[in-house]
Amino acid sequence: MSDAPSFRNPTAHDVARLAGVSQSAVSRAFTAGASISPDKREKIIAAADQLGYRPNILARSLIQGTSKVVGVVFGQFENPFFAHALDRFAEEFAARGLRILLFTAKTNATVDEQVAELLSYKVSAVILMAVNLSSKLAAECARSNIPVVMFNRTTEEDHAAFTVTGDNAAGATAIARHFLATGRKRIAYMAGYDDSSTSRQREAAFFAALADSGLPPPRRAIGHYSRHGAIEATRALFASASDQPDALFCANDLMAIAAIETLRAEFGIEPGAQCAVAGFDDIPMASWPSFSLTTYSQPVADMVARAVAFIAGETGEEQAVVVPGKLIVRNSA
Amino acid sequence: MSDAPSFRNPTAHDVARLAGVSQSAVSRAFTAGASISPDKREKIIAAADQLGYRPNILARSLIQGTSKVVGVVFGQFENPFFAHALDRFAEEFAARGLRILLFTAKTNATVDEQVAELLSYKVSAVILMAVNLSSKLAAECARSNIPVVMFNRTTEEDHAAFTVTGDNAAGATAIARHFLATGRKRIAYMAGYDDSSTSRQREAAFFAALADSGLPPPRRAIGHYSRHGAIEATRALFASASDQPDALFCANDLMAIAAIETLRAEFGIEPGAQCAVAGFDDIPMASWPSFSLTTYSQPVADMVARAVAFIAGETGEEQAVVVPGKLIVRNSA
DNA sequence: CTGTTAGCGCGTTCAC
DNA sequence: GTGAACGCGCTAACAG
Repeated sequence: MSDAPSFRNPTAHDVARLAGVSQSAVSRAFTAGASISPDKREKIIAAADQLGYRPNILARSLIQGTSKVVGVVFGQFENPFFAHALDRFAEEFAARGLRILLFTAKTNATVDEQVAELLSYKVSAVILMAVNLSSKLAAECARSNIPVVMFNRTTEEDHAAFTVTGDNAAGATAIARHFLATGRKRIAYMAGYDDSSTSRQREAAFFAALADSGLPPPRRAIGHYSRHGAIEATRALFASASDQPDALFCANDLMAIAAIETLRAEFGIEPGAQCAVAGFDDIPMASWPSFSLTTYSQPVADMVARAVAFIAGETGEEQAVVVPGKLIVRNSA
Repeated sequence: MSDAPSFRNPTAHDVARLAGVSQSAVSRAFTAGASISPDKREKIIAAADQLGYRPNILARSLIQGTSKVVGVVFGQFENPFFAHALDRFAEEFAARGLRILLFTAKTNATVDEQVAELLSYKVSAVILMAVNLSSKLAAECARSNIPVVMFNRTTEEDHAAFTVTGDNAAGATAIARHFLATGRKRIAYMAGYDDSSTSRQREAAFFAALADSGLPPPRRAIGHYSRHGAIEATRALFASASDQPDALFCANDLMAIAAIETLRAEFGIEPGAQCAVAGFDDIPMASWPSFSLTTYSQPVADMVARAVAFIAGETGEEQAVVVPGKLIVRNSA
């Protein structure tokens, strides 16, 4: 395989020679809206087909200084919410002729490296899903005129990025009120990460709504937005048999579902009556009969559409879009 | 945003001027293993930092005729098996300095388009996850010396692609034997797609093993590898109250889990005793207490590692790798 | 509408 | 070890 006959792909020159035209004519034949006569175009296309020619997108991008590629940095593969969002992005982008260059980052530290490399690829935009970018790199992107979208995260710094999130405050408040309205007293909260704006915003609004009703601050554990972490957090919260919560709000559905299963399997608690469990996102799984999870929805399709609109420059001056969701009451709370 | 001051990114020339060296020296400073004196390299790096210079990967790839990018065409976002595999690919690639250009294809027809475009990007390999490629495009890839990997699919055509799959035949046979050993008589099969090699291979081995024991061919329905399709297929298979199956083998775990929930919610059947349900893949969800799904495992990490090894040229002449899994017996069967 | 010309930014000879 | 010169494949600006 190493010393194959070093096949050279046909270039526009080759096609031009075969079709008896100039190389730039070939270029025009492959450029939508270029001025070229139909018959000449046909002849060129025929010659190209014969040779198996395809324009080299790298060369094109080099000239134009930008590629039809969007860099996506992805954090959480475990959470179906983001898988779904990635799917939606792929579809929206495909419709606009954009491609996805995918990076994954397990830690925030690597995000900067990834984005730095994305700049080398002259991507036309960067999307950060569930990860944070340093302001230094945000500035670099701005300097190169590359729009940056933070998906499901916000940032304190102005103009560092366009952010699109669900309505964390409204959602957490709705969950709190629902708990209160159904007479819950010993309420607990399971956070994602402490450095996740999403988790912090949900927590702040949740705590505030409870405090408004004179309740003490909830018990609290950190589930790291993962199933494994959520199981451990549930164990910690319910360890004391004499003082178990009667309601649990988890910062996302993935953790809430893990909590439900742990309560059933390890504590003999059937979520709903004895202890209410609520999540956030309304991932498809939340509606599965095994979980029937009460949650606050984040409309993925809308959120993605807003992000794509921004990238496409179809948006005004707004920097932070909050897409409203709604409380979905099911059997778990 | 449209008429920003049209910022030009610094080039190697700019750095060279600032550092008082030639442009090729700059190139060498950024090329691992190039011969350049340490102090000169330092000076260049300093100048580059000051200017915020990063090599333009597009230009580099244009010269070298290949980019450190692997094209991935992705079919099924709904199935966590593939999400997990994509995650593993991302990690393995990152370790080798490879990037992922992601395409999605809902239909087989679009796969050809996607791959054709990947060729324009001069990708160094193509990975097809759960989709089929026409032999025409496979040939084009071969002509351009671009290795093609079909992940979890096989092809009849020789040398069209490197394929890596789980052990469909052994797995389906193991499930069949397990059903037989536990006294099941009225056995049903839920296929994925009829044009999926994976589904066909599992079906063939499953039917053969049952036939060996003198059982009639199972009842059969098509679940389209989706939750929705699996729910409908389950309804169809269990519609006649007088003749319900006592065992159901689904072509993947995602469908098996949907079947389990449908049996519980709509037919009052608790999988395990009255009716056995088995899947294929051993996705993480299969082990969740709500499902406790009996299944045959496909070791994602191994499969991905084999695929990556092939791309990296660390593999011999083999064209079709079958990675063995094992029967995982849980409560559902 | 068409061909000619001049680069895009960088890696890679090739002399020194 | 270093710089000059060339060219990767293509688009864009220009003249006809």
